[in-house]
Amino acid sequence: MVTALSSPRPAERLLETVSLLFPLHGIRAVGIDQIIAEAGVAKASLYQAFGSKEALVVAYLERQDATDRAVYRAAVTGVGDPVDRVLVSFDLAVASAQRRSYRGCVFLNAATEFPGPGHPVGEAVEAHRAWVRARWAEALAGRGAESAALVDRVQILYDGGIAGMKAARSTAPIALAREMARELLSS
Amino acid sequence: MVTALSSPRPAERLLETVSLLFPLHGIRAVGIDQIIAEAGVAKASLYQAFGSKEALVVAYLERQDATDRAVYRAAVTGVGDPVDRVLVSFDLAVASAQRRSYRGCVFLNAATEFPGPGHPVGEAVEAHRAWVRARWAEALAGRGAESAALVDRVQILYDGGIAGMKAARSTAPIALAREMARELLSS
DNA sequence: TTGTTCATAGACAGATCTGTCTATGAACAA
DNA sequence: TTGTTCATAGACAGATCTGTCTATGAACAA
Repeated sequence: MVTALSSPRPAERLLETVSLLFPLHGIRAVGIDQIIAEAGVAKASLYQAFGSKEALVVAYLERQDATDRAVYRAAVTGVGDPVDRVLVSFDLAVASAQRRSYRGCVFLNAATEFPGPGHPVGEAVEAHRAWVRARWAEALAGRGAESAALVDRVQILYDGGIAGMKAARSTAPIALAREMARELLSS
Repeated sequence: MVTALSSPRPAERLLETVSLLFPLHGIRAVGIDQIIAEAGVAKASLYQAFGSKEALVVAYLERQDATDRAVYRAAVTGVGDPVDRVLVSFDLAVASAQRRSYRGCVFLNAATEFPGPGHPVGEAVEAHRAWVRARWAEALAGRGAESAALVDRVQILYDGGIAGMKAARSTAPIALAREMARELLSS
């Protein structure tokens, strides 16, 4: 058992478990039997709750998406400055990476293992990225015509910071990306 | 058969084949039987040449690394301006992405599927990234003390452009990253 | 022509993977 | 107490995966 699980409900225990196992080993590298053993859940409960491993993967991404949104909402509350609101995303990426031992972006990782356009995994990835961009666009709406271009640039920095963090197993790249975003938006 | 293979040698045919299949479907998603069928090679030849699937994966990364180095060397020949020499990397990323239908960075993808520090796949990834950084450092050596920091920033932009290209299945992000790198280095 | 080297086709073994099903028990409401 | 719901343990089926091995043939040098 990697860690103590908080929920008594099998579905939630499974989602907590794969949130640890998938980033650590890769999605396809982790079998059903390992998942249920670590979660302490019967195999029938997994198939009762999700129906298939692929559906479990999609649920895992949707749960991550929901968590990210809630965490962002909480973190951004009371932050009035538009630039700071954007930079919150970078700060949250640092915290999240440390929790998951620098395994990069959960969504891009899933897209790597389940490529192919139209795939439900790809759609979950797209939904998350669209939401992130929408938050930045919201924060930067005051820049008028310039704001869309700024969102594009912030995304380059954000994605680059996370990719570098993964490769280097260090928070330095995301910290640098944050600084570059700050400079970009302060000008 | 995805495409006509040029080499008659089994090892080379296998490497050409997985260079197409791995980015397209993911490494773990492609089985040995599919590889040898597409390559038109006997299974014994695969194990004779590489010994295991994992060794084939490492050889695939090393071949990609060698190809990238040769292509970069050729592309940079005669380019005198330091900034342009750095930007060549971005231009090559565009071309390479189009060939592989926007599947992102071969090395980061492999690191996603074979995580874990010390793993031979991870070492191949690290070697490639170090080489790329060394080329940029070389080009920017004239900036003196500033050059190391510039390399770090270029890497953020480069990684971000490639990640965005993969997610959006478009060259727009890498083109934007190139422009941001140009602005960074022109200041 | 003969012998050697290289590659092939594909059977086979053994492990592992996903998903189903059965029998059983725990929790709990009425 | 009784009946229902939910979950468990784990056998099982069938597919698939990696890796080995055997028998065979093609290419080619001497």
